Order: sequence, then C-alpha cells, then structure tokens
Amino acid sequence: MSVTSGINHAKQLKLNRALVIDSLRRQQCCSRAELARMANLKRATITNIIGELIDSGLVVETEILNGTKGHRSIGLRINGHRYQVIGVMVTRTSYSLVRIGLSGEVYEVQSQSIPPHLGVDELILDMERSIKHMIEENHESRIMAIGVAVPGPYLQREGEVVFVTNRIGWDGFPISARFQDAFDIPVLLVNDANAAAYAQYWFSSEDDTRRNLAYIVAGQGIGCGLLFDGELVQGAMGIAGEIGHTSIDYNGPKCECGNRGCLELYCSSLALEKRVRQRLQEGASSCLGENFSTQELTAAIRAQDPLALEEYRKNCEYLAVGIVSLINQFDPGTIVIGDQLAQMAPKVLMDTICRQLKDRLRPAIWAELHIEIDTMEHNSIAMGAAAMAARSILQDPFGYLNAEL
Amino acid sequence: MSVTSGINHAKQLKLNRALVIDSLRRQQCCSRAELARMANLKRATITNIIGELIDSGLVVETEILNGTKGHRSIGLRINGHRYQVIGVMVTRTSYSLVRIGLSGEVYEVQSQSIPPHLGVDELILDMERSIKHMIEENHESRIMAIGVAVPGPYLQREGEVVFVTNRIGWDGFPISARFQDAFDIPVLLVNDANAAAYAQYWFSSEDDTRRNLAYIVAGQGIGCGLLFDGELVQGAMGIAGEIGHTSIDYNGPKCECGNRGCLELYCSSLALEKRVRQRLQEGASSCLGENFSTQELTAAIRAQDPLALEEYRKNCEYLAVGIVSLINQFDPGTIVIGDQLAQMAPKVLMDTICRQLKDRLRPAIWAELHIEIDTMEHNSIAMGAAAMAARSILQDPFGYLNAEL
DNA sequence: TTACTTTGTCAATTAAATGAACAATATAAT
DNA sequence: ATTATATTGTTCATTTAATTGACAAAGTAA
Repeated sequence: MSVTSGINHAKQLKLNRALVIDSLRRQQCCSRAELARMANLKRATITNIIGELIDSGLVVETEILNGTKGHRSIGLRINGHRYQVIGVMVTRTSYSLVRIGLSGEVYEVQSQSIPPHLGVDELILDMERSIKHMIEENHESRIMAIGVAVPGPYLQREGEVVFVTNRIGWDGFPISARFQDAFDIPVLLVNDANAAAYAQYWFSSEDDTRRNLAYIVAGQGIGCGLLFDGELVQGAMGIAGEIGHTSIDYNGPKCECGNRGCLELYCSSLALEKRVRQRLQEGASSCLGENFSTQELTAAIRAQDPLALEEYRKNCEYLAVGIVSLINQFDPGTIVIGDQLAQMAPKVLMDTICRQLKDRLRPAIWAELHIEIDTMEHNSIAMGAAAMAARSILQDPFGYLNAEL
Repeated sequence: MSVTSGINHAKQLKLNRALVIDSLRRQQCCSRAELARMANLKRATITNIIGELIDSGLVVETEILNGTKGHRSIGLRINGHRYQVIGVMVTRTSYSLVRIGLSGEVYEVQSQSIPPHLGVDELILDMERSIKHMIEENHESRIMAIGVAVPGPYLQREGEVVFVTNRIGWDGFPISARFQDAFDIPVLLVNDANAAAYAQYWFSSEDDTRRNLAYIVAGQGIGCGLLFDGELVQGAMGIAGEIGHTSIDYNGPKCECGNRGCLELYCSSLALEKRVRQRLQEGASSCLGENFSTQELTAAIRAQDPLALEEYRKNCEYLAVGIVSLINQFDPGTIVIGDQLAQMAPKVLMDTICRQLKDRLRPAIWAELHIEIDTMEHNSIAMGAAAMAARSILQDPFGYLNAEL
C-alpha cells in the first residue's frame, strides 16, 4: 500500500469509512460484526461509522439475520434504491444507458440507435436529453454521478479530450467539458475497455481472483482494459491495454497507427469481414452472399458454414497470439473476452483460443490460467462506466451527499 | 490508494512513519519542517516521529541547514553508515554483491566469477561464504537484510522456488529456503529485471516520472521489469514483463517456451551472435574471425565493422518492435534499457531504436515518451536487490531494529 | 433450564495528530 | 545597527478516532 500523503484523523476516518462501505457493497448485506471482522476493526468502531452512514441515509438496516449462534444480528445494506448512478456506453451506431443503485443492482436499461451521419453536437445533445429524462423521470431516487464510456484511448489535455484514434469521429471534441457543463453532478469519462474490466472486478463478489484482470474488447477494434491490484492501469499516456496495436508480424502490413502487422489488422471484426468478402469474391463456396451483413455472418458461423467458420477460427487464432503476448507481458490472473467477436460463437472462440494457448504457453502457465467469455447479464461497458461513477461517490460519500440534499 | 484492512492508531503511525522515512531517504537530508510539508502533516507530528527514530538510531541529526529565511533548521539523515543491506546478483558466469546503507549510499562492491560446471550446491555455499564474510568483516555497521536477484521468472510454490525458464540450471532448486536458513536476517528473492526496474525508481530523486516504468534487460534473454505506481508488477504467475516471449511473428520459428517468433529469438545477444556467425560462415567480410568472443564482437561494433554493425542495428530494430508492443500494452512513462546489448554501443542502440519508434508510434505518443539507456554507476540489478531489501526494512523499521540489538 | 456465544452499544480510556504559544534565530528592510 | 518579519523546532493542552471493557439482549447447545 503506497501512500503519498500522511494520514491525519480525518483521513483515517475517511479511509476506514470507504473500506467499510466497499465491504458492505461486496457483501450486499451483512452485520456490523461481520464488517468489523472483514476490516480488522472493532465492533464499536463499526457502530460509529455505520451510525453516521445510517443518519445520512446511505445505509439502511434491513432484516434480522439469523446466524449460527448468539445474539441476532442486524442486516445492513447500501440504499441503492435511493442513491443511484447512470452509466453510458457509446459506439458508432448506438448508445446505451444503465441506471444502477450505489450497491450495484440494475434499475433501468435503455438503448438508442444513432442515425447515420448524425453530427457530434446533435448526438451529444440527444444523449444529454436521454440522460436528463432518465434522471427526472424517477422521483424516488437521486442520481449521484454519471459515467460515460467512450471507445478508444484518449489524451486528457487542458480539460479537453483528444482521441488518440478516431473511432467514432470525435477527434478533438471536448466531450468531458460538454457533459460536465450539462449536469451539476460529477461526470466521469472512461475508456470502454477499462470500464468493462472494472465491471468484471466491481460486480464480482470473489474479488481476489479478479484484482488482476484483463478484459479484451474484441469488436471492430481490439482493445483491452487492465486491472492491477484492483486499480485500472491507464498508462502514462492513457493508451495502456491497446493490444490491438501490438505487432504479431514485425514485417506485416502497415497500420494507420504507424506500426506494422498490428493485431487489429488480423482479428478485428472488420478484418474478419474483409477476409470473408475477399474469399467470396475469389469464388469460395458459402451460404453467404457477397453483401452479407454482420448478422448474416454470425448466423453463418453458427450454422457452421465452412468458409465463415474457417475464417472465424482464424480470427480466434490470431487473437490467441495477442493473448499470449498479453500474458507474457502483463500476466493477469484472469482474462475475460467480450464484445462482438465473443458473442458471435462463444464456444468456438473459447475452444480455438484454448487450443492455441495450450500450444503457445508453458504447461505450468497454461495450467494456472483463468480465461473466460464475458457472461454479464447487461452490457459490461455501460455497467463498468456506472460502477466507476458509483465508486467515485462511495469513496467519499459525505462530500457528495451533503452537497445539496 | 487501495486499503484492504482498516487503519487503527498503530497502523496510522506506522504508515506515517514509513512515509516520513521514505521522504527522508529520497531527499537524503532535510529538516523536520520540510518533511512536514512533504507529508502533509504538522511539524509537531514530525517531531514525535523523528524523535523515536533518532532514539532508535536509524535517523541522525547532522549539519545545520541554512535556508533562505527564518530559524536555522537541523538536517536529518538516515544512518546508512550504521544500518545497511546487501544486494546480490547472480548470472550464469558470475555473481556480484553490493553493500549499501539504508539511505542508498554504496559502501562496497564485489564480483566473483563462477567456475564453469560448478554445481548449484557448491555455488550457493560459495555465495553464502562471501555474504557472511562481507557481513562479519565490517564491525561498524549492522546488515539488516539481503536481497538476491536471480535471472528469469520463477514460481513460488510451498516455499520452494521453481524457475519457469531454466536460465542458470537451477530448475526446482529451493533457493529461497536455502538462503533463509543460512542467515538470521530477512532474505528476499527477486527477479533480476524487477530488481533493476525498482532500482531506477528507488535511487531516483524525481520519482514522479519513474513511478510507471519499464526496465528492459537486453542480454542473453530479453526480460523486463514493470513498475505501476511505484509497485512492481509481478503478475498472477510471476511472469509479468517476460517480453522476450511476446511474438513478433506469429508464424515465426518455434521457441522453447512453446510460442512462435518470440522476440528473444530475434534480438537477444545470443541471437545476434548466431546471426553474425552464420553470415561469417556464408563468407561475409568482417574483421571478426569465426570464433569471435563477445568482447571481440563489441569491439567490432564500436569500430564500425560493417557486418557487426549491421547485425547489431538489426537487433536494435527487433527490440524496438517489442518496445512498441510494450508501449501499446503497458504504456510506461519511462523506459530504461540495460544489460549487455545496451552496453555494447549505447548510442547506436538509442539512435536505431528511436528511429523505429518514431516510425511505429503515433506522433502524439512518441512526443511524450521517455526512453533512456541505463546509466547507473553500479550494476542496476544488484543495486535493485539491495534497494528492495532496504525497503522491506524501512517500511517497518522497529520490527527489525528492536529484534536483537 | 443452564451454560455458553455472539451482537450491538455505551462510557471510559488510550493513542495519535493537531493547535496555539513560545523561544530561538535566520533574512530583509529601514 | 536596528527593526520587522519569517521560519524552525518544541511543549503542552486539546481534539479526534479507535479501543477496551462491561453489559443487556438474544440466540444455540447441552
């Protein structure tokens, strides 16, 4: 635990309070005595901390828990019904909103498609309207913060957000300032892969195996969110986890990023479609027509169309090469694969990748590896954005609760 | 700052004490008031903390500092003369010892060559004798801990150390237990690349730019130590930073690790020598004979022998490809390159790598990158091993000081 | 029914950081 | 040279947060 500033009484209390709240959130419901044991603090201390939190309304006492022995204990919960956050995910074609309680339960999910050629300004306005509507619509809860996940890495310069890649035509657009101006609650800007990685950690009760984790966003690009000891690795320039631009062939084709043989050129969904299209033009036999849609391609893979399946498998093999490099570099305890490519044919993906990993890793490493497909019920990216917003509130709840109650 | 255990008074003091000691170590010499400002604590608090440390003998008051204004201030130092640690580095052919004060000054450096074919047991015995001799030889100082840096990643299983690669023939040897049995002070086992990375951070006064750092050990293998927020990234299986086994050609030659086209196969010093030897056999003109030594090869590169220089440059270019992947994955703020390949011809290495990086990175990324050659006076690996030993003592000094004074 | 556990709380206590005051002693201004 | 001002380091009373120990309440096991 690295601390760069001394701990006075105020900070001590704040840290202990944040710890207690986070333990409570993970357990969803537990007694004061249990919290004391988890935090290595005494029961009396927890009584004090929880007392304040109950007074503020953030925590509520619920049912009586019947343990194995002794005095009945009182269940505690974070009042997610009353205090909530919104998470936003933006892609090229649509955006999604989720509204969750500070304790993590999902209250509302929305999705809006984005008309083609809609300008950035109009899109932002539309998103702001949707969010405001969601906020104003429900009177029982109070929205404390908003997390917005955007595709691709960005640089934060003088308050403005400058995208490093230009995945959705927002290059240089001051998205953070725009959103912040529109709302009088904190707005958090997050990279999509980071959000998804954080969701895998935050929403999991067994956090030990997920404190060091990589979430691979395998879609139109190949991104990755990295967690080290429960903290997001943003990187010195905000591009950590950009495995899509690690080279798997130093002499391969040139990428727009400057590098050669970037992973993304081999195994993004765009690369897959391109290869299939090319082989169709070359006369390969398949149930697909030359102008197939992504849906049709997915169906073809699932129906085991030879061409589609073969190229999808190839995609998975390339991705596996990237994953091997990720393991040899960052060595995360758990790897979760999500987004479009993972959803197309999860079992094929898993089988193909595992076969490659087994080949390309030392047996001792392969034996200890946790790798899985994202199975979260709701969109990991939007959920992660919400989780990060919730975390920022829960780390210092009184700073926000008392602000303007 | 993630805390997994609550903070009671004892822990509060312990954390503040550790912070004060670390600030003092970084500054080498400063006043109580300066420490108070750095730690965001009050002067009275520092007086208390420093009082204890002076009583214990760990900190001493030195000269009077004349500041710009006001009361004279009293200089404080960690008593590195009295309390010291030993750092050990082991390679295939030699081992080195450094003895440093807890404040970081070097007191003694030793190097021993290892006779070829010496058994592991004999080697360990020999090292233990050397270390014991170093401990007993100086009566003024007390050695508090020993850090041992070994090449390559290892798995820690039931107290035993199992090497993942077998770089020095120690596969399965319980080195940690052996060393710990021989000494009654803490013995720390460290990966060599991690040690070197830690040295770059620990011995630097400007720690802000070095909290997120990668140290590349470019020698017979290609290893890398990673720092995230001042903490070593060991990885879930202890192989984080093994960039030597990231593939730069997914279809390249098979590596002993199972992967194909591993970076190490292209740009380790072994790979360089192999390529040069092959071209000599093919009749390429060079000042080198077919049975050249590493020293002769280095000389040839420095003398700008066309063949040697060309192949060395190629080596650097391959390494650059690996560095680009490292940047796109972990995005460290600073990259330091060290070991054999860096020492051969630092300027050529730097020029060649920078040219490649400029090509293969986005301009915005390249512009912000810090990349340098290791220029530490003493061996970074042994120094880092010592630094990690020192850190373990300084984090909780009273636990060790009072142990058996 | 009794013995034993466990929970949650309260008041008294302990421990650590702080605030305020002070002496000592620098530099800067006059 | 003198005065004003600033800074350091200490002391001690004070504040704050966690702990201790005791206790009532309420459960299980014997």
